[in-house]
Formats: sequence, C-alpha cells, structure tokens
Amino acid sequence: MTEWKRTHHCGDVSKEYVGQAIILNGWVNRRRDLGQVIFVDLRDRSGLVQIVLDPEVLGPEQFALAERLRSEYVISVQGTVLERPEGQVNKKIATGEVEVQVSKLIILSEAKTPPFQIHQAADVDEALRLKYRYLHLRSKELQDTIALRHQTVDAVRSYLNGQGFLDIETPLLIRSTPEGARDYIVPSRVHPGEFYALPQSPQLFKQLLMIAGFERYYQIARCFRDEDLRADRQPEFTQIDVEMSFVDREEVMNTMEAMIVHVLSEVKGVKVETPIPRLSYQEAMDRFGSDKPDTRFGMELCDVTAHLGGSEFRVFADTAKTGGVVKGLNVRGGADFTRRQIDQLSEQAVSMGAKGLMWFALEADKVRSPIAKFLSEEELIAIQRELAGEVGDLLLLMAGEYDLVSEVLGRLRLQLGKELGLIGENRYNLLWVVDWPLLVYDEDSERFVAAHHPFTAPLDEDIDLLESDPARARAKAYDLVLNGVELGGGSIRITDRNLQERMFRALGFTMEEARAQFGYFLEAFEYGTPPHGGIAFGLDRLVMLLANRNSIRDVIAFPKTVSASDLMIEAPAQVSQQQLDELKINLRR
RNA sequence: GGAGCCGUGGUGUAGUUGGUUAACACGUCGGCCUGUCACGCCGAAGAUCGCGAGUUCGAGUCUCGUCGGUUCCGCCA
Repeated sequence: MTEWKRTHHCGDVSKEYVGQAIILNGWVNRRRDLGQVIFVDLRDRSGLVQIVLDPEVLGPEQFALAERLRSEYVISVQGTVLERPEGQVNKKIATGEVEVQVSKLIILSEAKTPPFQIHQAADVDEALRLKYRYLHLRSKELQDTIALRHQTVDAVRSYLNGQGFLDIETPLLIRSTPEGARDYIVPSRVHPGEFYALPQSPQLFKQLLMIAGFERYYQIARCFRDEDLRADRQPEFTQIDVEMSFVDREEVMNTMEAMIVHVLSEVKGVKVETPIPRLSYQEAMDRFGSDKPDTRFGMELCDVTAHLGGSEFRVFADTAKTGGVVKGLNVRGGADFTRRQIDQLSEQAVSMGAKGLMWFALEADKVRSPIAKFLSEEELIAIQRELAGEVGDLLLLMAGEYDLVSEVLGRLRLQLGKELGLIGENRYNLLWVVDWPLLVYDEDSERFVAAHHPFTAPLDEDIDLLESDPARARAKAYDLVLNGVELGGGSIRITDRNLQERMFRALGFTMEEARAQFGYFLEAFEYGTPPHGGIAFGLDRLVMLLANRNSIRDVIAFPKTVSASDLMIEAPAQVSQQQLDELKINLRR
C-alpha cells in the first residue's frame, strides 16, 4: 500500500477512533499558524477535521514543511486521533470533539492562491465562479447539492427498476422536426449539406419502444433546446423520461406519484399524503390564475362578474356585456397598505397587460376606495361577501378578458404571497393539473397547434369537438406541479389511426403532409400498437426544489450562462477552417 | 427580440452635489506568536474604477454605445 493512502475520511473521524493511528487525505481548508503550533482544517468530500502540526511531534524538517502549507494544498497526513482538551470542543463542526495529531505530513500537490476563497464562493460574481467552476464545486454547498442530485437519481432508478421499468438509451444524433422548440444542429461530414439535430426529448423514440414491446421504459435523458434561457432553463437539461404500455391516465399518474413520493421520502425524509390532489386546468385558472398553481397558500381568485353585470359603474357593466369577467382576490390584513404600495401594484398589473386595478381597503368604519362611490351598497356588500372580506383586508378587483384577468391576478397573487411571507418553508405541495386544452390557437400561423404535442389523445367525450369546436377539446394530459413549479408533464398518446388523422386535420395538415414529416413514426403505428402513455420530469428542477435553490445552475455540475456559454471551457467557439472544409460549410461574410 | 439590475485592488463592498491622496473587510506576502478554530498582533504589496466614445477646466460619479453576468417578458413543454 502506498504510504499516503487514506484509511479514513475527514468528516468521519470521531471519538470512536481516539488513540488510533489513521491516514487522511484532503485539501487545506484553512490554516492557523500560531508559530510553535499550526492548526489546519483538512477537507475532503465528507467534511472537515482539525489536524495539529506540532514541531515536538513532527521534528524540525517536517515542521518546516508544515509551515509551507497554504489554502487548497493537497496533503496526506499520518497521525493519531485525540480527544480535544477540556473546553476546546468546536461545536460548529461535526468532528469538533476530536483532532488529529500529525506524525507525518506529505504534500501531494501545491496550489496557487485561488481566485476566490472556497468558503466564500457563494458571494462571488457568477462569471468568475463559472470560469473556475471546479473550484466553486469544492464548496460545501455545491458538494452537498451534487450529492443530493445523485441521491435523487438513485431513488428514481431504484423505484422504477423495482416496478419493472427498463432503462433504455435513445440516440442523440437524430432528425430535426419543425414543431416545438428550436433544435441544436450537428452537421454531417459523410452527408455534406445534411444535419442531425440533438433531441428536445426522446418523445418519438419512447413511443417506438412501446410499439417494440418493452412496455415499461425509462431513461435519465439529456435533452437540448436552443431557446432563450431562464433561471430554471438550461440549453441542455435532464429529464426523467417514462413511457408505459397498456395503461390509462390513472395508472400513469398513480405510478408516477408513487415514484415522486418515494423520492421525497428517500431524499428528504418528507412524507407526502396521497393521493396527490388534482385540479383541472380550468379550475386552476379559475382559482389561481395559473396552470401551475402554488398551493402552499390561499388568496384564491374569485369571480364576481355575476354580481356586477347591472352596475352603474361603466367598467363593470361593459365588461359583463362584452363577455369579460371581473375577478378579485383578498389580501388579508392588507388594508393598511399605503397608497404608494397600492399604486405600485396597479402599475405592475398594467405592465402585465391589465387595464387597471381596482381596490377596496376595508377599514373599521368605512371602505376606503377610489371607486366605492360609483357602486351601490348591494354591490359593495356582494364583493365583500364573495371575497370573504373582513375589516383589515384589502380587496383587489380587475375587469377584462378572462385569460388576461386570471393570469395577471395569478401573478399578483404569487408576488403578494412571497412578499407577505405566506409561503411556509420546507413544504412540498404536490398537485396534478389535468384536462389540459388539446389545441391552442396560434395567432401567428393562424391555425391550431398542439398544446402538448400532436400525438396527445383527446378526452373520449371531447373527440367530436376536434371538428366542431377545437378550442374546447381537452386532452388526456397531466402535469405534476410542486410548489408552483412545473415538474413534469405527459399524456396518453393517440394510438387509433383514424383519430390521429382527425387530429392532424384539426392541426391544419393532411395525412400526406403528416407523413412527409413523421412518416417512419406513423408507419410504425400500423404494425400493432399497444395503448400507451407517459411523462417526463425535469430532473434539474426537481433537484433544485429539493435543494432549496433558485436556479438549476446550482444543481448542474457544469452549467452554462444565460447566454448559453460555458465560461470554463469557453464554448461555443470557432472551429478550424479544416473542420469547416470537411463539413463543406462556408461561413457567411 | 425587449426591459430591469450589476460591473471599483485577487474577492466582497464603500465612494456625498462631478473636485484632484479611490476607503474598508477578507485574501496575499513578510515579521512575531504553543491551543487556535472567522486565531491574534505589527508591517507591506496590490486599482489606469469592464471596454470605447462624449459632456466638462475636471468623470469611479453624468450621457451614449459596447462587452460580460444576472432577473423577467417574448420564446420554450
């Protein structure tokens, strides 16, 4: 055995080993040089332990070596575990009851002074942290988060493996499809002028695996989308991709909620009550103004249109007349909002597209509101009753088109919920949103497009709406929402050839046109297709929530910036003329 | 594609109404120090204030542009 090879990990050293000779390896986290004795906090991935470098034990030569130690040097130490002297226990670290008296020190690697201190990395400019990502990754926070990610994947795999799912890989070099997100494109050398695309998801392949008879498939799959980024969106990200045969919606949802419950239990020790509540898309929009409601707090939206249709107040009467709605929400205890605060809310509502925001502060002796004088006593009472307004509350009302009013109020609700501290810590509120619209009208292309994708099955009772009223057709689709974040979504797929044809027609193209685009896929369906459906979860988002982070960059070992650059490897980058020549690619300009 | 915020020694920040020596903490380097644990004490080095124009007698500070990071809208399932 090599003389420097470790016998224990730093974070594991405890009173149990007092008196034992051990060898530790790790990085110098901090050094405290007191002259005739040097203390070093030694760090490896398991944690920290204090080592003591004493010239009387080490001898002059070894102590001279110890004096050279600096932050981030990689060392090996032989020594004895000692219980710390009376009154010198450090309660801040797990190994604080003990220390290691070093008898032999080996410097395995010296280190330049790092561009930032590892234990302060959280405050450093993101660009610098990303350039030196391997240093940031040394921080406890990121080490813990990356480990949590591993545990999450492990729990997912063990659950699905136990349920008879097969992990099957699908290709990364595939064919570009015009629908959906922008593709990342890879040129082909062997076929000049032709290109692969990187998958936005393994959607078609997993369905083909069902046709192939694997019945239960999963994959921790890397996906690529060339779209603008956000805190929760990276150009490459990871999905927990699942597909099942001979199942209906219930079975997919039941299996998947059991999986998520298993993960939460294994990784966070959180017990979730099942069944997970379900909301229809319509109800989610009605009550929360969002297709991914955060149900950790109330402040639900309420429709008061019915009470205001005959109002003298033009805004309400006109809204009701033109098929719009008046919706509101109750900010509990918000009556003491200042005029300035309320004006800010109004401005925000307007910037989100609303016409305006009306408000009623319910004070002890009166209703403070710029529009109260335009409303009848009955109308004021109805508004208060519907919104369950009590003295001290602030009622917000908005009039206009249903979608816009709901969405804007939904966003105000979320913002107020955060600002007023209504969202409890360490809560995991799961929610299924079901019965999604099947089709959405796209103003740009002046046609219906698939809300989910073109192979999503409509609800049985809505099939005939495909021709009569496509906008009202609902899908056998489901999204799982955790704390207001869309964790994943899926659907039961169309397996009936005739229905698929009607779907394509509703989308505005003929079977011939569909064949041109998805020929191989549709042909496969003609060779015996089991009923099937599936779902895909955003692994990065899931881990982000479990780790209590605000960005998925924090849960990806080597993430990219908001402009899709990797600052460490400096990608993307130009390639050589020779490479371009081989690919028969000319750059413009 | 659009909007907001940020950019000052290695790091994090301060910098007044535009006024001449750019401040503080951490880190780094040197000295002292035998029980520290955010060690302490003494001393030192280290910045053309992201970059480029402009306004001005004078710009870290004001204006415009640009680059980078970030957040949101559009986009994205």
